[in-house]
This record gives sequence, structure tokens and C-alpha cells, in this order.
Amino acid sequence: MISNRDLAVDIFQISTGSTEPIYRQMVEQVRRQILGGQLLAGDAMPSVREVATALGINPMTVSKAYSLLEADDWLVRRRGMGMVVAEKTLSLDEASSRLALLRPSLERVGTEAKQLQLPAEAVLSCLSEILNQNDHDTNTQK
Amino acid sequence: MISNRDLAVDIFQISTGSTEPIYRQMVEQVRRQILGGQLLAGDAMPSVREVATALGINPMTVSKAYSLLEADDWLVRRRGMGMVVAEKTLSLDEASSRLALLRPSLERVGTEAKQLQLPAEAVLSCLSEILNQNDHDTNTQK
Amino acid sequence: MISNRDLAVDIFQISTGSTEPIYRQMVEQVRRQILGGQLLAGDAMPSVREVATALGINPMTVSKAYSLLEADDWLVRRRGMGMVVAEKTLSLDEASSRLALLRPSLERVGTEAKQLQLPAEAVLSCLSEILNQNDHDTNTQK
Amino acid sequence: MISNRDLAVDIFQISTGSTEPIYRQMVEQVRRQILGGQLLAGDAMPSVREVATALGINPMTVSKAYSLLEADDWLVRRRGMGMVVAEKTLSLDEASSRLALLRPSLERVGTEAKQLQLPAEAVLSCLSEILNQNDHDTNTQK
DNA sequence: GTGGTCTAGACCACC
DNA sequence: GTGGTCTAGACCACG
Repeated sequence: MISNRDLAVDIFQISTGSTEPIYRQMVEQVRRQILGGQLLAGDAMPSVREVATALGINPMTVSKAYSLLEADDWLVRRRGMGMVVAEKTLSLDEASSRLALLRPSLERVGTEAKQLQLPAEAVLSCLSEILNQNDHDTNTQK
Repeated sequence: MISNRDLAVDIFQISTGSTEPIYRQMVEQVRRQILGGQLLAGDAMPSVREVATALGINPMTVSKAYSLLEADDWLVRRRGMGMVVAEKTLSLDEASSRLALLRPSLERVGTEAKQLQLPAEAVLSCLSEILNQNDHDTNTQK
Repeated sequence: MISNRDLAVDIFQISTGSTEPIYRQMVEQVRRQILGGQLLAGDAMPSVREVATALGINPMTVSKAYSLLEADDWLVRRRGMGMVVAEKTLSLDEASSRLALLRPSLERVGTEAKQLQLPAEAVLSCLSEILNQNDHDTNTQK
Repeated sequence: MISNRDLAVDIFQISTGSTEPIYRQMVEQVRRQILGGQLLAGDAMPSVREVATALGINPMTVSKAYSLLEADDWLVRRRGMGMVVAEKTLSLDEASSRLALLRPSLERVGTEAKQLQLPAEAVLSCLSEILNQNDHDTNTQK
């Protein structure tokens, strides 16, 4: 069995050291997981308090992220029953569409690699390694 | 001939929309270009005013970035001659060392790709394309 | 001369007794005043702190309203220089379009009047009186 | 014949999307209908369960509204017979008195119309249309 | 139990 | 000076 606490930890990977605000990290992660299909329409999100205690952050920070996601129709509020993943009209089944969402981060890597004068092969093999590691994690986790 | 204005544009790629503070973007970019060898010890940096007008940002922001770079011994202030790239004792000739600096960005791509459920091949080929494009730009630009 | 404090009081008419949250009242009022033409693209909004002290509410409440307005592209944030009315692509010059925005409130009046069994003439003459009073205020104020 | 389910739908016009709490919407609507004479002393109210299922809301919400109405002597609890409209000592036969209860909503329309820069005639004709539509509904319904 | 609102106060980033 | 973020804690509305 998976507790709600684990659910919160599973959904959110927060890095407090980043300049990216916590609430924004949460918003982006939920968006991507909805688009990626890990979070399906109707899935219940862990409650504000659960997430807050699991991640050791303030409930209002979580609430802010949830509110923004609700305002953009990614989540729906069920009165007194928490937040649920909304049914998005737009579907991004096509991997190519989802790839477009990754592009800004890839271009960031591109400029950084260029400035560091790194050969393309080195960068690609390093990324390949990271991606395979992720797959491995996912598989063993199942 | 290349004006200083062009130089400023060449060195700094600022995105005002990002949550990443402008001054930090500038600091990181100079650091990487020194490590990568685009900026060599003794090279003159464009003046605060030139950078500010070229990029349309506040001179104090540029000044802050320069001050931080000076405090970390990446730049040296030459009286009457503006800022100059310092001679760093530590060298990162090894590409592997410089690759380590790129690693955080690569891991960010990794987690985003995983959340978007994107296949590794698609991500790698897209990045490969971006890296080659950059090389091409550099070549034709020369 | 008009102080910024007066500006804040002029733009925002907050009723703390209402069930409508303060920040939402503010959002709606700014939206209507942009649509109505009282607030023009480029106009500077009073600062968060000014509004907060003028209305006697918490700065974060004002900030929340401003953030929501920014998220919906009604306001634009000028770094370090406060918020400014955005240039909306959509124009609602037509009074008929703006009337549509008033419709929910009118229908509320309709159901309430029906439940109170009030004759249409009485309701209309009362509203007419209120509207003329407003015009009068505006004229004498000029 | 009119079922109790229809009765519930007839008495209560609930908008779940509103910021106005559901129970308060219910309280206000019952009050207005008693003052307006649609609900007469001795009339039986539909049961909590009937209202809840008819409107698709939580029974506790209905119960809360009824309790508040009872506390304010608008309804009386008859053992085994549910809630019944009370005999109010105060009477608001005069339309002018009941009009006063509508005034807050009318003033809200006034401020919104002013902010939207709408001409009085347009607002009045739109409201007139709505009021006539209501009358028409009532007549044909009978 | 759920989320929402508001307050008070601290600290940061940017101009 | 500007707005932004986060925390801590109280209270409300709803189920």
C-alpha cells in the first residue's frame, strides 16, 4: 500500500536551493505529469496539509500552487473533498507536442554547452546516461 | 568591425521573462565562457553602460553582476580601462570537469523528460539538433 | 494634485462586510475599469504598499490581486517600477459587449425582485435613480 | 401535480460556482420568498433530503440553512412534519419596504455599470427585459 | 476532514 | 523605492 505521504513525495521533487520558487516548481511538475499521463483526469491530489508536512513546507505555499493550477484548469476543486485532476480539453498525446514543452530546457543546455565549449558527443552521452538511469529507476520501482 | 554593442549582445543572452535573476544569468554566462575559453585572460569586458544600453536593462544590474564576478576573481578592475578577464589559477582544461558544470541542467532535463514521459531517443535527437545548430552558427559567424 | 493615496481610494471600493473576498473584489474592479476605459494601457497602478495603507488591508492581499491580474494579462510587472496596465489585444469598445459583463448582476437582481414580488416599475425607477446619482457624482467630481 | 422534488427546484436557485456560500444563498432566497408572499405561513418546506438530492448538494448544507432560518424564526420545526413557514409578526406588506432589501444588489449594479462606463438607458432596458422575462415565466408556469 | 482568506512579519531581488 | 516568496497562525466555509 502507498500512503498519501508517499504520494506527495512521489509527485513533488522540490529543490529548496533553486532560485525557482517552490510553488512554481510544483505547478510545473503537476502540469508535466498531467501532460505525461502520470496524473489522469479524476485522480485525487494529496491534500494541502499532507503535501506540506511531507515536504516540510508551509501549507500556504502548497495552497498557492494548487490555486494557480485550478485557475489554469489543471485541477478542479471539489468542495470539502480536495483537489482532483481536471479533464483537459486539449490533449497532448503526441510526443512531439510534449517535446515542445521540453525545448526551453534543452536550449538552455545548448547555450551552456556552447559557452563551456563542450563537444556535442560528451553532452549527449552524459544526458543519455541520465535518461537511462531514470528508466531504470522507474522499472525497478514498479 | 565589431562594435562593443555587438560584443555585449554576443556575450550575454538575457531572458527577462525567466525567474532567474538577470544579474545571475550574467554571472553564470561569464563564468562559463571563461571556463570554456571564449573569454581569455586579459580580454576587456564591455563597459557597464554599453551592456546596459545594448540589452535594455538597468546599469545597476550590470554593475552588480560585474562586482560579483570581481569578488570571485573572475574579472579584475583596471583603473580607467574597465573590467578585464582575470588570470585564473585554477584551470578546467579537462572537458570532463567542465561537463560537471553542465550536469545540473542536464539532470533538470532528465526529470522533465521523465515527467513528460518522453522517450530518450526523442530527447537526445532534439538536443543533438540544437547543439549542431549552435556549432553551425559559430562557424558561419566566424 | 492627486496623491497616490487618493488614486488607490479612487480605483478600489472595498466592502469588507461582503462574502466576496477582498482580493477578488479588487480583481473585478480593475478588470471593469480597464474594459470601461478608466484605466488605460500604460497607466501605472498605485503600489502594493500604497493601496494596502490607503485601504487599511494587508499588503499581501493587494499583492495577491495584482498577481492574479498579471497572470491574466491585465497588468504587466515592470521590474522594480511597479505594475502597469497591459495592452490587451481584445478590445471591448462595444457597449453591448461590456453589457454582457454586467448581465450576471442584473440577473441576480431579477431573481431577487421576483422572489420579493416587486413590480418591475419600482425596481427600474430605483435603479434609474442610483445610476443618475452616479452620473451626478462623476460630473460634479470633474 | 407537483412533486416535492420540483418544489425544491422551484424554491432554490443555487449557483455552486459563486463565491456566495450555498447555505447563505438558500437562507436569503427563503427570506425573500416569505417576505414576497410566495411562501405563506404554514407552508411545508421540502425535506432536507429532498432538497439535497434535487439540487445535488450535501444534506448538511441544507440542514445548516434550515437551522439558521429556524434560529431567526423564519421557519418552525414541526415534530414529524419537517419544517414549516413561521408566522412572522413583522410584516413587510409595503413594496417600498421590500424594495429596501433589493437595494444592495441594485447599488452593486450601479457601481459595476459606472466602472464599465455603460449608459443608464442600456442598463435599464436590459434589466427591464430580464424582469419581463421573469413575469412571463411565472405566468406561463401557472 | 477539505481548501480559502487574511494578517503580521521577515527576507530577497531588482531598480 | 518596487514586487515576490515564505512562514506562522488564526478563522471561515463546506462535507
